Amino acid sequence: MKAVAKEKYILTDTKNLDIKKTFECGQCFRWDADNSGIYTGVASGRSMNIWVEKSNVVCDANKVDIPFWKTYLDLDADYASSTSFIKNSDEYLKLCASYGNGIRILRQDPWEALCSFIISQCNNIPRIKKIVKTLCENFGNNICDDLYSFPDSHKIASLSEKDLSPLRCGYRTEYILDAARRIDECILDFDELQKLSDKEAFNKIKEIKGVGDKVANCFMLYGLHRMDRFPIDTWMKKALKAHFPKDFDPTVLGSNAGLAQQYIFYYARSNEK
DNA sequence: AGCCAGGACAAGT
DNA sequence: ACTTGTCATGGC
Repeated sequence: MKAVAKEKYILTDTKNLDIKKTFECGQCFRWDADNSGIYTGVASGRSMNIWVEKSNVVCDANKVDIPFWKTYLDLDADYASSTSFIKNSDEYLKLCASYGNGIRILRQDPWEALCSFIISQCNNIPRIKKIVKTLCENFGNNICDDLYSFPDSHKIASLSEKDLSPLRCGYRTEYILDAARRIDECILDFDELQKLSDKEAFNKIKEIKGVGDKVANCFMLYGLHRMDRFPIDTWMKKALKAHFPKDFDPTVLGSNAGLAQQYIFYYARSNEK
């Protein structure tokens, strides 16, 4: 049972926004729907319910937070032209892009994205969500009802492996702590990363213990909104092997690579079990 | 029950 | 430069 909105706001510029696909395509781990399709989520210490009503996307966020959520949902970006570019580049991509139309690459909090994708390695999505939820409930701040913020890096950096044992996230624990410590000690700084070239940023990020190519790319795409990144996981490997030439180079997709990757991942996971 | 999950890493070819 | 074993845990 969710506390339903006292006040609701109709979001504008949502022509290419499908909230179900956006929240369930695998890019984020903190949005859940109730049985009527109302999604509840938390980002950067704020929460809202969001749903579809008469072809409008409606939410009950605090009024002052509406600009934040519009940015979070990436509503200012032109997805029509990106999607059209992707569809025109390859037959299989056309299929994936049609299927995934409405997905937006969220502008997530960098630390949350980094930490979440460290947890994601060699793990399944239901368990990733469970671990992230436990992390927030144990170490985040209560926002309202049973909703908690994602604990900041300073908070995590103050903890020990033993403190994190309730997460049951195994060998990933020390990776989370190393990432938190690097942020907290300013060895790694998100603003500085954004000033670096792709290659420089990529290598800097991989200095974190337990962060390899895949997690680094996920963090760059979902946490830093570097839209040309193209993370390759087990699903992407299968899809690439089955539908692309061996020497396929995602850089031909330019700044559309990240979105294309998300379309492929979502299609493959939904249809190519 | 057993395989596998949005991997990383060291060690061995 | 590729292949393999190992890591911790639980979803299906």
